[in-house]
Amino acid sequence: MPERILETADRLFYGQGLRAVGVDTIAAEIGISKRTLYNHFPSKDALMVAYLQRRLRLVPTSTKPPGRQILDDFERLERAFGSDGFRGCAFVNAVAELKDPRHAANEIALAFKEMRRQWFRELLKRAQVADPEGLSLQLMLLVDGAIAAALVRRDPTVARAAGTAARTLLAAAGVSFN
Amino acid sequence: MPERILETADRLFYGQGLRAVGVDTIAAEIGISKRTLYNHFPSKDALMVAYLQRRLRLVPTSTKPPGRQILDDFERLERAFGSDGFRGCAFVNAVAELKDPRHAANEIALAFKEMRRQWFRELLKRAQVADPEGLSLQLMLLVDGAIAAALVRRDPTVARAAGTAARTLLAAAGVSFN
DNA sequence: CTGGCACTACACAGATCTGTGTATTACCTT
DNA sequence: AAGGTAATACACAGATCTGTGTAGTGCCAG
Repeated sequence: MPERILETADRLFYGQGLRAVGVDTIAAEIGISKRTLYNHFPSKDALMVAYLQRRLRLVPTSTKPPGRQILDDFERLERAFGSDGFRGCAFVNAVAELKDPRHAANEIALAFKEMRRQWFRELLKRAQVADPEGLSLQLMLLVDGAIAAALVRRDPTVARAAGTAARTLLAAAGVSFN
Repeated sequence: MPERILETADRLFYGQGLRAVGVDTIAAEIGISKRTLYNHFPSKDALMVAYLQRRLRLVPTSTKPPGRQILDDFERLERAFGSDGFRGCAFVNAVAELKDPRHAANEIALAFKEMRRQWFRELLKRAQVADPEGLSLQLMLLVDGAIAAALVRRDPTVARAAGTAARTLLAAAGVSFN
């Protein structure tokens, strides 16, 4: 049952924003009483945190060469941008919406971005680039920039521009793609 | 008086989010009655739109060579990220917070991003790069990515990583920096 | 069959929010 | 001095929100 709550909370929170969705709405959407919802989560705030926490679990794995894996990742981005219901990065949106800089959402958002960056970094180390630290951050900027641009422009193809830029940066660092 | 309202609305809306700030709060902050505020703006929604509209007016001008101007721009970013009260991109945040995709905020956000991109594009044309269309978009991705990263990581120095990436992309396109 | 558990229905408190209505006061221009 | 403009104070309607309290219902294990 907590999972069903989280599924619905995810859809509504991500699709409409944290403050825009009330607990009544969530409970009604599932078809449970508000009391039941509060028996599983002590507060709306806790539900929001659990919603973000649930979005942490996912990092792709593959055996292709690093350069190829990274470019593939940008192609995955384009599909994500095109899927209906796309509304930008859930973590960035949450941080932007919650004014308190000490809110737990900040840690979770940071952890997510750090996870993704680490994935890049390991691949870059394997590709023996000179500065995996710096380059992994640069790739993250392209990813997050593409997400913001796709949200504002409502155009999934910005992912392609991000992929092209990534290719340039990787090539300049001596990475090959096959 | 409308300007004083907009100044305060800007500070509060940008600093805490659109939904997080009520018109009572804005009026109280200025020290005017809510009635006065509603005599200048017909609704909170109109005030939000005016707040975003007011943020449209600003594009830097300079006589330095294009490559240098662009790199300078990324240094300006770092200063902006470090200024207290930095809370990401007002336009992206607004789009993320307003679920309605037909809200006027979307057009304004798009116009802003398009303005900034055009500034890049003109500089790149002047630098005679092969694809100013594509490269200007790539630079925009770095800017927006840096904004998101600076917000989540609470670290202004990500602007430097963006600047480094921009330098690589520009160099690969044959742009010089002096 | 019975006890316990989870859920439901529903009302409610208390806060907050947008927007309006109204009567009054300060100020500036003529 | 008079009149109009704009601001004020303040109450209020009506909606929405989070969170709680309470009494009752269905179900499953022992």
